[in-house]
Amino acid sequence: MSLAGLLLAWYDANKRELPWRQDKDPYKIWVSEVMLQQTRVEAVKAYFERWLERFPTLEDLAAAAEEEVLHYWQGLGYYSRARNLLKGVREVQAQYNGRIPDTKEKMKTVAGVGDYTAGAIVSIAYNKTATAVDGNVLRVFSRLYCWREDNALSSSKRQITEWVLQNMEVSRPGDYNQAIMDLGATICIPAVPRCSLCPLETVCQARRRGLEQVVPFRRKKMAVKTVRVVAGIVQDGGAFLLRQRPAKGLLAGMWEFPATEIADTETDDFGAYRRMMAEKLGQQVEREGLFWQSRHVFSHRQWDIVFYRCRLIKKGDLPAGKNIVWLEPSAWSRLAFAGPHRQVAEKLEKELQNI
DNA sequence: AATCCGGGGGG
DNA sequence: CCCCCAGGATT
Repeated sequence: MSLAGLLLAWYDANKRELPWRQDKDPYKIWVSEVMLQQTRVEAVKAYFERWLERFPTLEDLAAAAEEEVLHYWQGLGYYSRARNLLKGVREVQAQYNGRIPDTKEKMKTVAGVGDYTAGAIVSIAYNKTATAVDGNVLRVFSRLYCWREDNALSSSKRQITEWVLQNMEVSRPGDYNQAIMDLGATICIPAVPRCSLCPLETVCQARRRGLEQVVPFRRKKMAVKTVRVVAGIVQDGGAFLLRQRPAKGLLAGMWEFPATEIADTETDDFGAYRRMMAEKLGQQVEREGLFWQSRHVFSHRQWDIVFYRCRLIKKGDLPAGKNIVWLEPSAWSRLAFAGPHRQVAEKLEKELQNI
């Protein structure tokens, strides 16, 4: 039997039941594919269900405000995905009258849709012969062909895409693509693959050579920079001071308690914070006590963050613009909080309810 | 080609 | 703890 035959027979018996596999609505496929970018299936499920309750159709999403869209994405990470999805959906609404294109070439021109996502959408929703090469597919095929070069290289991706296409079952392109992903997620996993359960064990060249734990070749990991951050919880009556992060960069556009990065060598962390509050935000604050501290790890950076509860000595005028506001907890629900600030906001809300 | 962009859970 | 995940945009 052909590679695709073995694969699809396995898939038919073992495919995962997932919320976005209930039908082939291209809008739902699109949403799921964007959520799944660099994000595990288990983490996506609940977000996907909530999303579809609020934005059941492409038209509903296209009409939504970005702020609300971000709120429904809060906690999933890579927030540009949400912004680009909204942008892309609006493009399709405007340029294609709300009908999602059925060719990979057209889909790739839409915001937030790259080679992988375009291929996944048209193969799954429209049964078009198109490759969708993600991390799973790279791993599975680099093992099948015992490819000994770094999969991060564009040359590796080009070669593997060619193999994926050569072996494609053209009668079921969507299932073929998803079958490889399911195999990669459950059997052909990164460190120690479960080869004895694999339908492709007999045709896998890495397995034949005993190299299934060596392939794919792993690239060196990047250094993670540690940054100290001080944040303050400043209250005036029932309102707390909140600030929106810049529109570009880390956690773009997300809300947080006013915070500042401080040097490793700084011994008086609150002193640095007090100065920042006075100079940049025009507020005089004093430390009341430690509220919370935590370590937040990003892919390329690490925050060691301390939240101090502050007393407002003298309330000043806030800098012009809408990026910093006094806001009561009842109005927080529509905001998207940045990383660890979300946990602190939830703790504060809980604390206030108990009083 | 290299870097940036989050968060979470598997192993 | 380490790894890396149904990647895309930007430079």
